[in-house]
Amino acid sequence: MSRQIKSIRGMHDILPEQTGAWQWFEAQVRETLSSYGYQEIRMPIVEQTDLFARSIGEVTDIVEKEMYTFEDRNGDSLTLRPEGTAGCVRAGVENGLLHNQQQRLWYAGPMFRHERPQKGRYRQFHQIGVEAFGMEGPDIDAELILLTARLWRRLGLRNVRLEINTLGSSEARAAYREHLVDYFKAHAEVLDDDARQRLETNPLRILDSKNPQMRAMIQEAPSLLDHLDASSREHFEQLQCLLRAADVPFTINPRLVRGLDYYCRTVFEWITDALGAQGTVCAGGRYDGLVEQLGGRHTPAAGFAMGIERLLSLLEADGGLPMAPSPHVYLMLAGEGTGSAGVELSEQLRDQFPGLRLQMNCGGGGFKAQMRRADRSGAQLALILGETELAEGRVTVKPLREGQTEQHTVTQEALAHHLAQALDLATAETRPTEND
RNA sequence: GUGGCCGUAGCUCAGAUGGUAGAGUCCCGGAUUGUGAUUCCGGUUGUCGCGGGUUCGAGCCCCGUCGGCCACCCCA
Repeated sequence: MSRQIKSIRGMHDILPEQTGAWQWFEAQVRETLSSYGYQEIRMPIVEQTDLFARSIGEVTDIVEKEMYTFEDRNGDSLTLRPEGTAGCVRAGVENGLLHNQQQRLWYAGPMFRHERPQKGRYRQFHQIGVEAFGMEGPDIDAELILLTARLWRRLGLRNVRLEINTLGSSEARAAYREHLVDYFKAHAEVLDDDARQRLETNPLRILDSKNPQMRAMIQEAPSLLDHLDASSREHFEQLQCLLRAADVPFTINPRLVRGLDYYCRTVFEWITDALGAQGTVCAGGRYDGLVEQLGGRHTPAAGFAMGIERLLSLLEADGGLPMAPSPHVYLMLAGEGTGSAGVELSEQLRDQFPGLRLQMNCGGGGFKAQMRRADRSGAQLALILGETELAEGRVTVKPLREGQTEQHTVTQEALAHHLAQALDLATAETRPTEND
């Protein structure tokens, strides 16, 4: 064995023992979103670098130092998407989905950021993004939040709390930003290196500093709430009413500032304390200016993204994750001629019961070994097809789990009844056609 | 990008002060020539992350590097 090739740092395989939980999770999300009328959209994983630079913001950490950017063979600068909103807006504009229309969209898939990996933070990670276009009132903000709250309930997720804030209109936010920069510059002697840096990049972030030396100065800083425009203020108040009416508890965190430039007005985060430093499990907000900024006509919009790895590890910490389903039956083959007879029987049973999970022994092995495989497979029943059974046209059904009846040998015709009864299987499977 | 801890069998881990690698589990076979998870017996599994240095001798000490974890930063 020469030098082992290993996966790229921060990019991990999702193994069979975990994929059951992923599929279950994704199914809950899909059904919840569908119940609110959201439709899936699938975008490419690679986009022109410019798309992200123009939407996320030139001076954000993501664009400055975290993107996987490379040159295509024809010299174009391409980037592995670090988030989904920009691509979703691009796709919507490009395909005319946003032209004077309302759209409720969602997508799922990998995102890429070149950061130092740690728990809950990976270089390839997976998000589910939800975006709503063409609705400017707080009702859609509330819908997005209620949708997530419902999803948490459905997942059995505890341990998350909601924080909301408003950034005001883009104009109000820009004006406030100037105020703030002026204020900080007047207190430059108190600023630490980090803050000096952020003065240029994201001054609002300074408000969130953990440095105790700066606490007093920050307390005295002008507040965003005092610089809100009237309509943003009202928007925010209505959102709070809607959340209260729906019984979704929240706290207002005036220092909650999302890192991406395109946010305005409503921002929110679902946070947990159970995951260490990576406590944000779902976050989003309104981005009324982005569509226009990317070449569409002015379209109000709001959305959020949730991190699948973080949510799954939170669920795991809070009671465990579901596993992939085991086979219903394991078919053992013992003796001359049972190989081909077994294939025939398996296929016939799968025809009869489309939902049946039947694992047939392959690769030989002694009786004992097959018995052990049947047990390890997690199957409820072992079907034994040996020479004696074959000669009589019968099959032995051996229950493998506690609380089941004795084993017995039945004719192959009677087998279907036994399986249907023991496993509660449906015999028909319909293909969804109409709205059913 | 910065700092701290850690890398030994597929997995979980043991290997005082340097003396040429071990357990459990898993897998395979047998005890029980057609009855699993228990028991007993036997067997396979390693460039001790990688590269260099010190030493008669390095899993152990030193340097570098890669990777993991944790925190900072940032974010999902």
